[in-house]
Amino acid sequence: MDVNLIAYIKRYIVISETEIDTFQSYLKLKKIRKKEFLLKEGQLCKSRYFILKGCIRLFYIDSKGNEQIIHFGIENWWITDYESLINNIPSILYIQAIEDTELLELPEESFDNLCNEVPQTERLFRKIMEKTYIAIQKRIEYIYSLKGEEQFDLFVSTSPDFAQRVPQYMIASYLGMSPEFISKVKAKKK
Amino acid sequence: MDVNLIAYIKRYIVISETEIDTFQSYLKLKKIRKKEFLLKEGQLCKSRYFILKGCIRLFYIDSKGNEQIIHFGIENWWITDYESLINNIPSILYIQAIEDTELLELPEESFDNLCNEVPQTERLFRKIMEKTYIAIQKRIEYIYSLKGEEQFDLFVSTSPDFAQRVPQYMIASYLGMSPEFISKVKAKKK
DNA sequence: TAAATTTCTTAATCATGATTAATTTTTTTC
DNA sequence: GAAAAAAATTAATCATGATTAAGAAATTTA
Repeated sequence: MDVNLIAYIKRYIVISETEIDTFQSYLKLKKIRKKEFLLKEGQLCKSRYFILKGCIRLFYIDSKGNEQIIHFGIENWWITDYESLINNIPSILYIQAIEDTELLELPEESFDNLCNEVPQTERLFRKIMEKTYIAIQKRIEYIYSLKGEEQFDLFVSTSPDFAQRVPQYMIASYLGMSPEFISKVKAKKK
Repeated sequence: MDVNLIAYIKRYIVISETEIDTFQSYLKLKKIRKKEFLLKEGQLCKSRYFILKGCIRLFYIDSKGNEQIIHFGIENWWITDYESLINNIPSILYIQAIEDTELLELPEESFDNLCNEVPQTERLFRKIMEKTYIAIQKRIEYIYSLKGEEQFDLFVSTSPDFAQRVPQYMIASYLGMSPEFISKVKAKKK
């Protein structure tokens, strides 16, 4: 298994070498090229994905036909559509590679087996979810407390490397702003 | 243990009567009156709470001194400040009763013991978190896709009973709007 | 039930940031 | 390296909803 994922797992739970092997046995390496999709609207999402390398966006098409980005995924993030995965309903989301991307795919059936064979898996994903929840709640705080310009500044100062990697219009979409507004904000700084 | 909680748990996991007793042994009934606090800014959050009866709000004070409501909690919801609880840092949040409220308190130390004694607890909370995550992600979708009036209409039509129970200015705060705007929207409907 | 407090409403003004449309710059593809 | 496509910029206009301020209504408390 990838060293990234092993290190990642060990930050959350205690796990033996044998159990790591079991974990590994359920993972499938998957490579997708820039602009390819992991999931499209209407499909059933059946896996969780761990990003080894690359960059992903998760978005939906809003009522005006615009792509609205919900969040990005980069190295060492799990990504999936929980609504489709958990409730077994067709997805309303698209999951697409922004760069050529390498992932480890954990199909939900495998996940269930893994949880039975390596029970700490439950704890691992419980803790990951808690951490993810903290992040998304913080995001809601920022949406309501900061004005557009401040949100953009925060994003750039928190993830300067990432702001470089992703087209500006996608950052605009993620932050719920128009690309024109981002341009205006940047122009003001000069 | 309260029948509400037993029914709730059984929706997520398989659990024996003995295990339910163990679960129960870690819970403390707690009653707080309207306007009392479960948590204040600066304190360490050390428990998870299951709401048996009543209504709770979780909010922070923003840079302008306004109370910004992050979310509400009602019957059959778990409520806590994950950031403080998980990272062991002082909270920036307030958790306050909107009505006289009955809760079951699960201190984090008890939670850890419970997870070891009844391992399905991990699964229970993993699943609760996944469900909660789906809800909060949907909320972000609505924030970005719907204009103020539509968000308010959706809130009222999705939880009409709840909209009755909570003062309008709190709903405004939760939706990130001014109370005056809610008044305007309501006036328009007549 | 009267007084006090809290909540809600109305209306005028103002700020933020969307929209539209045209142009420029950058990146990709052949 | 030229053509095509994608991304970013600029500026004018417009809409949404905040802010301010005052007053009315409802609820709570004494």
